[in-house]
Amino acid sequence: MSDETGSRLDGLMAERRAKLDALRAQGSDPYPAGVTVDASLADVLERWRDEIDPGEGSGHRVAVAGRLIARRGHGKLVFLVLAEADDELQVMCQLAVLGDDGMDRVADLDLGDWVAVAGEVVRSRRGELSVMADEVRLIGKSLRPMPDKWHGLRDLETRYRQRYVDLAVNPDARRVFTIRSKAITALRAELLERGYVEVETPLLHAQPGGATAKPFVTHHNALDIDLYLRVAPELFLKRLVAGGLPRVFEIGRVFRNEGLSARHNPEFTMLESYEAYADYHAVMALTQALLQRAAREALGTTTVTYDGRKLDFAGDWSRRTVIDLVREATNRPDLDYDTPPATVADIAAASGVPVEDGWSTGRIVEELRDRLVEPTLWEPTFVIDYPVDVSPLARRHRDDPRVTERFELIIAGREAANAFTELTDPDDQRTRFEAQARARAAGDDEAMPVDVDYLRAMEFGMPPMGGLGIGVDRLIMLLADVQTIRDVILFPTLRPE
RNA sequence: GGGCCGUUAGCUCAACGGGUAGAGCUCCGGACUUUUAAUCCGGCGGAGCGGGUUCGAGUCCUGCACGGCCUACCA
Repeated sequence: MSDETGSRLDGLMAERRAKLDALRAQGSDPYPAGVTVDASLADVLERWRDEIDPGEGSGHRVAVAGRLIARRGHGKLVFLVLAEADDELQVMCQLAVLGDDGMDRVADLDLGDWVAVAGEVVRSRRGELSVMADEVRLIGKSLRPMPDKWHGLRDLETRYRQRYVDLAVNPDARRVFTIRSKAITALRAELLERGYVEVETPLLHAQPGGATAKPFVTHHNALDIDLYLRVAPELFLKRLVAGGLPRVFEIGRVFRNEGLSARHNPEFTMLESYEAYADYHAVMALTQALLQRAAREALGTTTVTYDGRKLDFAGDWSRRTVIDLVREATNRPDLDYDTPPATVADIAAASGVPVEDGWSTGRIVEELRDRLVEPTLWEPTFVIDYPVDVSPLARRHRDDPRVTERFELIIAGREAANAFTELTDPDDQRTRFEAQARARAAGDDEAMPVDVDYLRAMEFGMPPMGGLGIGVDRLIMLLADVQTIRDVILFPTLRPE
């Protein structure tokens, strides 16, 4: 990390600052309040893409602006390149047009400066669409040297800390965040078209809930109470369904006070949706439609390459029960939820999966699923019917009380969505809350406390409903083919400099 | 949290068994009216921070800071 004391940097910045001071001394404002442009660079590139012969002019004058990213001087003719996101437009500056003063001002421009240009749209002899400038104006002086355009910026720490530089010089950074924007727009559009209402529920919770995770704690001064940054919007969204909104969703930030890694950022974006009368089969159909649309609209295809391997979102995704997958992975077709925990622990040991004393059969089966099954599933797969003991908010399966009507969508060996037929029975919910509360009292700071208001909402009556949660950042990782969550979050959490 | 690795010029990267640290791009000066990584000539500039060993440390030891990877918890 540069400590910014190098004499080279000081010198480079001093040169730029001297130009800034000289401009001010001449009464010219290097940071004007606004500038009139009549076209984006993309507009010009598109409008004249197939017109104007090399060496000819269009007769049309445009006013454009952008960041100066390249300069090629030829004495009495200087080529500039302006950039605006992914669009680049060449500007030609001729002594015969701009005069000595104008050429001097062009010479004083530095790479990174924001520049407004007006002039005729022309095509150079070599065929490059250009603006033959008759007016060049500095509209935002850059005082720091940009990384050179050819090598870009690779240092990861600088890319994350100084995302403004990363975005300015690395096309791939812009690509990822464009995909992100399009994918989220697609998810939202699909839900809205299906009649879902987008809502916003509290980020500040009086008690954590909706997921088993360690929360961030903060304090409200006027109320003099601790508040928790939400670990999930789930319980509030389900209150809304209880209140009579049949289809709701929220796309928003959640916060979990846990480790950082290539797949974990303390704040991340979650999509949650709830639909009255639906069960988890309906939610599977929704999930598939959402992801297929996100891929299509963000990438233009449902076939992507992830980590060098082909991944296809198209078609209907297979559905496999947890117990079947675990039976296959352990080669123990006799395994069932009635198998004694000690026996299941032996099976786990035989597969090299460590388990802890006191774990139930369901808990061990879940561990086996996580260790043995999940990493092997590459194409999108709905893994369904999770043990009830690892699913405190999911409804029991209508045909088997030992499991829940829950699914996780696994893609590329990782969880992409988690959903279930929601638990709507207040008595069952109270029992499960109490189990969580006991775990919490026993020292499990990820377990949820009893949420009496949520229970009250349930007691007023809830329709059957299907709920869905999608980790948006991880979805974007899949679509954009990046291996770390820091690459899909503009400003990932880092230790302060 | 644990283990391993990294930090050299504005950017991207080198070199060496401990002996005056190199290159490309950027930048500065000069030439050039059709370039597009323009070209040509000349030039400036550097070891994350702090200790120690040594005649001498970017190189060895050590503390700190930040980052990366693996691992643990998790989505």
